Amino acid sequence: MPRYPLADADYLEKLRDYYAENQVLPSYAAIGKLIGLKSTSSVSAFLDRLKAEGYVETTARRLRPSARFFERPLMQSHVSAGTPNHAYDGPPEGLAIDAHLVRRPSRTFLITVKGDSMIDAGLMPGDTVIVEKANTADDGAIVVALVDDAYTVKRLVRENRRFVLKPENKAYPVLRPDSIEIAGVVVGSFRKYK
Amino acid sequence: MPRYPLADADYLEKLRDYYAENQVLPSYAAIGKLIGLKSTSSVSAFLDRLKAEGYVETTARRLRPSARFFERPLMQSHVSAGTPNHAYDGPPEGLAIDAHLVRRPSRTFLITVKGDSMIDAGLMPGDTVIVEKANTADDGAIVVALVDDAYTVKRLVRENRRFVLKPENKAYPVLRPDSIEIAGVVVGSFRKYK
DNA sequence: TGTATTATCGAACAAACGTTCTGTTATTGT
DNA sequence: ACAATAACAGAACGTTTGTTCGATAATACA
Repeated sequence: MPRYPLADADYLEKLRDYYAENQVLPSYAAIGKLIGLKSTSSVSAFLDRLKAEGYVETTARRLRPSARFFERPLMQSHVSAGTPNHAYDGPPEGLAIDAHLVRRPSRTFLITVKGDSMIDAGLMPGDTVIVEKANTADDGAIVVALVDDAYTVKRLVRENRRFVLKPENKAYPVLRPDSIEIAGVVVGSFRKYK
Repeated sequence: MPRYPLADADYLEKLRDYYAENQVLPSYAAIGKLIGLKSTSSVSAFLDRLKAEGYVETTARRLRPSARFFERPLMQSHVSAGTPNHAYDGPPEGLAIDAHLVRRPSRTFLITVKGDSMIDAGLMPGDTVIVEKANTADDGAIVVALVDDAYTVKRLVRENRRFVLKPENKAYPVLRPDSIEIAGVVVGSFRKYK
């Protein structure tokens, strides 16, 4: 009876699903069970192929996903959707949004945006902003600063020889405190509807 | 000479950073080296404490991060920051971004926003929108619809007896196609700076 | 101060790990 | 149809894994 082995691409998909669900890659034996190979040597050969193509790698004797492992078809709006199925057979379960937005967990915290002072920068009331702790920031960066004993999200802008905190809403005045204490730099934001 | 062992919280931060960088948790021996414990039995004890608090777990003999591992401290802006060092106020509320934004991974996909037609709703060009597949949507929901063979993000609005697609930007016209094919409902969005 | 408690080390251990080799079965090319 | 190639199974292997136990050092408590 002829067997029609799944292609490596299918194996890879199963691995991705597993990782999305468990945040860990299985052992060679478990990979074999997962994708239908009975010998760890076959798994080893398969993983060698994946390594060669840059999907996984071995660091310090541990198998880990590398960059290409997380590549996923991302749809673009205003792009032809002629191919009927591209929309729906996209990425496997589990979207690594967190990993995308958070680089250094230990230096990262979140702040909920209050008010509409940054609305022209696309930050609406209730949005959550991802902040990396820092004492300094570049000109033009959106920062979290300590003003009057409260955290506030504003754009840091150089004005002549000093820095000021500029709201992104013409209805609000530019803040020119004597000194600016920066709590962190905004590296991302997210919003949940409903 | 007295030693002041780092608290488990600090160990945990190091583990989180390691995971963010490597997408893998280290072996017990490597964890020891990472956080400064010389014996794997100490590491085992430390991990037992983390397991008890729900940060990690062991499935199929493999250590894996669990839900709390991905929680980030959440603060509120415009809230007094009088207490100089919130490190000691106990951890602030934690929020796991992925779990917060994605409820049903298998029905969820992402679309990059092109253009500024939804800018008054706080969706800027380049933002990524989180979409839950659906064929129908409520009046007022932001949806992804198929118009002229292309995906577009617009607000679904009832107009008399029919539905129309309304941009959130006065410079754009309301779309009134004969029939509207909805691909999904926008349940969230995120943005990465720089 | 003395006594419990906790954290850590060091060492021993069985189980599991991934690698490698050899032989077999499918698949491909001519 | 036959030979060459690729994929896989199976077994043997040295290494590393995480667990466990007893001993020691640090801390907390009375």
